[in-house]
Amino acid sequence: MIDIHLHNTATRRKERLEPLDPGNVRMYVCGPTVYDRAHLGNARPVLVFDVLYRLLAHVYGAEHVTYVRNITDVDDKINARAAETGRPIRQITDETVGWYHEDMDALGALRPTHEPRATDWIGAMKDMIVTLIARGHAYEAEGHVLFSVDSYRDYGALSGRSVEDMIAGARVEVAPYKRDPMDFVLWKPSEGDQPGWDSPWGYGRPGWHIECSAMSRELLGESFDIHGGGIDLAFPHHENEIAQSKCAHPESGFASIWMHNEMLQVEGKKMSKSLGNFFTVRDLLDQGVPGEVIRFVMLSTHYRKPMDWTEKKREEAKTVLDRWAALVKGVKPGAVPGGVLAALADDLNTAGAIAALHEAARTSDGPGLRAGLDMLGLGDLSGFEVLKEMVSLEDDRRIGALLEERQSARESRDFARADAIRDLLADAGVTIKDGSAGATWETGPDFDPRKLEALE
RNA sequence: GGCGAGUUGGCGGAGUGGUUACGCAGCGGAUUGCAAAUCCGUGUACACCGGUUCGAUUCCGGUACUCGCCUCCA
Repeated sequence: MIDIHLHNTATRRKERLEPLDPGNVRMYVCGPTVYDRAHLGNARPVLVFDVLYRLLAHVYGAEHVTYVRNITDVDDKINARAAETGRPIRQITDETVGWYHEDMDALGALRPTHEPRATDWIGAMKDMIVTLIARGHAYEAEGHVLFSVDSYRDYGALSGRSVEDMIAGARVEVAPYKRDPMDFVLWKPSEGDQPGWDSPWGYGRPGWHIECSAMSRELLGESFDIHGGGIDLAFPHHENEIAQSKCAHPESGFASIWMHNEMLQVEGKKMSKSLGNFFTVRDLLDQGVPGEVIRFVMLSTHYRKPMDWTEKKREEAKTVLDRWAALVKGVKPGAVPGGVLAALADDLNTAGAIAALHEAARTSDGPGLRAGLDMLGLGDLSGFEVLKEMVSLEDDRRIGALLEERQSARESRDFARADAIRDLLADAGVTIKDGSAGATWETGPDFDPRKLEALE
């Protein structure tokens, strides 16, 4: 069995993964808050941990890995969306969960073993809060329950910050009911249209951090192997999770290894609405960018480095995958190339794994390339043919007729006519490839059936 | 201000104490009526300044610059 080494944010070094129970390797990753379409940045942790999930399944056996990714369906952003649109919260969250699955499926991400929705686990959260109060780590104030940061000595260990630094850097106003500025909410009161549940502290709803502590315990136990998420979550979210879980279960280790992916940028800048470079996964897919291309670009950068999404990378990925698709067409997967596994086992070096795939392609190792692609979740690249399959029979006939006309023009050496037809097809988004067995064609993202129709 | 990441050839990007990464683009060639596609060939780079060393892009220290988190936004 190969050793997997992963970088642990908590210790800032690579550590050998030693599962608490090799018969059940357990991983928890923070999932989406469901109020809108997932943007490209949201896709990065999904893809990074999907590759890790595949690697764990490969090494330990699929039935020996449990992967939990939560869905946050109680949150003020959701409430705000409901207020804006006048739609019921449940309708919004259900719809968004559907979109999320649709988009992440398109990127080739496997569904986790469990995808708990926060609202299904309110009871577990309340139980944990009761425990924290009983142990003296939380207190009630004006309908709120707050975690007392002062009661947990190691607070700040994950992100390497001292509580003093945090207070100095904080620019938020402190709610008057907090005993200490750093204390965070475990439970807060609800009113009006806000979602709420009865509790020992009145009608209210849970804070964000407690949900991950409660659901990870319910589905994975008090101690498990890997906890993942974006680096932006390290503080305060994960710091708070650690405080809650370790204080509620003082004997537990909680997560052994903490993994964080770096952020995503677009053309060298942070993706933001104000810069006009904000877009969703769905936007890209609708533009005809295959999910495999998005995935390939994402995985070509190591997860602990900032990832820069650029048009150029997108085009380059398409070029490479087009070639690989031809190499693995109809090929059954063989053994995963050693270079691919070695790279992935070394802190999920996906860029190194891709380098090993290039090696397989260069040596025309189709089965190895195919298996390596599977390992990275890129499959057989058959998605690249979807565009062609979408061409109607009618359009197929039109293209075929034009190709025949061009062929006869070529045979009679009327090259002006032949080239004119090629140009017309190119304009409609159809590329001709001449081969020894005659001409073939393929469509690109700019395929436009209306232009084709106009040619008749 | 606090914390952290990074800086490799035109671009992307792996890796290493001393030997060609690789990919894309480009260039040359084959092929083609011309293209496209394909195939062959072609690339000595590792921010700066010190230190360790027989020797550093690769280890150590510092400098500069870039980026991110700390704040509703992943």
